Amino acid sequence: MKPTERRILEAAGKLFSQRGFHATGMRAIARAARVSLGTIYHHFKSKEEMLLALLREEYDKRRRAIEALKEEDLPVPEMIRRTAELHFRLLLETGPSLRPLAQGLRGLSPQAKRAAIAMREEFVNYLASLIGEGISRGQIRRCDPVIAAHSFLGMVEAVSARAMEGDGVAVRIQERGAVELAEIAWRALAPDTPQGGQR
Amino acid sequence: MKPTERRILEAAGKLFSQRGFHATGMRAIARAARVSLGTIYHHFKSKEEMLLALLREEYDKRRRAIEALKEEDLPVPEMIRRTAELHFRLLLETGPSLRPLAQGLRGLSPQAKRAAIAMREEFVNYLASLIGEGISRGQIRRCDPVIAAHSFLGMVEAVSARAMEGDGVAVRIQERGAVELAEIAWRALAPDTPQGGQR
DNA sequence: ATAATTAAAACGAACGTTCGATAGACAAGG
DNA sequence: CCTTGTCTATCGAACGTTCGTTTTAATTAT
Repeated sequence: MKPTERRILEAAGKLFSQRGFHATGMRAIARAARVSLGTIYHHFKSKEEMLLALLREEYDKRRRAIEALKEEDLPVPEMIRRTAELHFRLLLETGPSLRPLAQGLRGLSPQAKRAAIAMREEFVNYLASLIGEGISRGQIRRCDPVIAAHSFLGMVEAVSARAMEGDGVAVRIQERGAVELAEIAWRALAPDTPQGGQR
Repeated sequence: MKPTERRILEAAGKLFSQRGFHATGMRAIARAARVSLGTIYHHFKSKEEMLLALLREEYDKRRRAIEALKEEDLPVPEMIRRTAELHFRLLLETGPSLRPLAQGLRGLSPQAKRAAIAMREEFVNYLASLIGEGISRGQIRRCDPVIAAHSFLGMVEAVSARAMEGDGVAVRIQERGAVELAEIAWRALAPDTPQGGQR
């Protein structure tokens, strides 16, 4: 990807996550990327295409990281913990986070919305299969894997969203968030008979 | 509140939650409420004021319900369970749910944004104080109450959001969501020494 | 040459909002 | 009973702005 495209995409991602997709204008993106309006349209077909490119990047980042995690062949509960930390840290690091991006879904063109939802679903289903796997191995308690996966993502994203406000509470959450979330996720999914036991 | 205002507010709430705040135009609201543009502005100062009125209504609804729950003087873990179910069911019932509304925050005027965030914070802090109370009574494990509260809301809202899609998965989540969420919340917050024990 | 970038103008559409006109309700004064 | 005035509700045209996008011509880099 060319440096100009990178700069444009980064500026767009930052603005989308700060102000929301619909509240961000192409002129603001151009200004932030220090590029003209024409240049943006030289590289991207539309504003929606930029959003989808950003979503794709973020999901790919997580998919790669989780698959690397899978290589380590950890027990499933530990995978859950690490995935919580991973998702949380990525949300904090990358300005253009998934959460504000996904918020802009409503009001998109039907096909763009479908594409964005499909990406999200793919991610959720991957987590759900991970959880289902853990259940059949007895490493996770019996529960609805899809609901558990949505709960998992929802809580991580809500906490990270709060951590991105500018106040003092946000700072504490940035420090404590990952470990607290991992703890919550672990306890919520741990089997009744503690074979992997506490911690 | 006059019937016309009710109709306008209901239409606005439904559209905001379906398409998002920024993607919903005043003309669409007028059309859905079967009134003219002028009538809307006769009753409401601005589009933002409508959003804030809706948010206030929804938060009030929850505050009243939770305070009624508090009257019963249940053990805190049971309160957590019930609150999860309550929030989840309210999100499903009311078209104009808090989640899509809160999504529209970005891009609002500074004062409107401040007001909306303050409402959300008040709700979160109430839950956090509930959790803190439970900790000091030994009914909830030691954890960060604010992070736990955000996690709690985030997961309920994420699951309910998925439950509002139109497909078959959504139907199952509508049926199972409340009990699964209550289970997750309870396990995530239960103390290590099971005095209230399982269930 | 070919591609990348620029500034600027323009497009139609949609945006949130304002405004003047109209209609009905209700009461007061004749 | 009729008028007159005042109030509120409702309408729909119109305002000015901004939107995403396209286009054009000129300039710079590869």
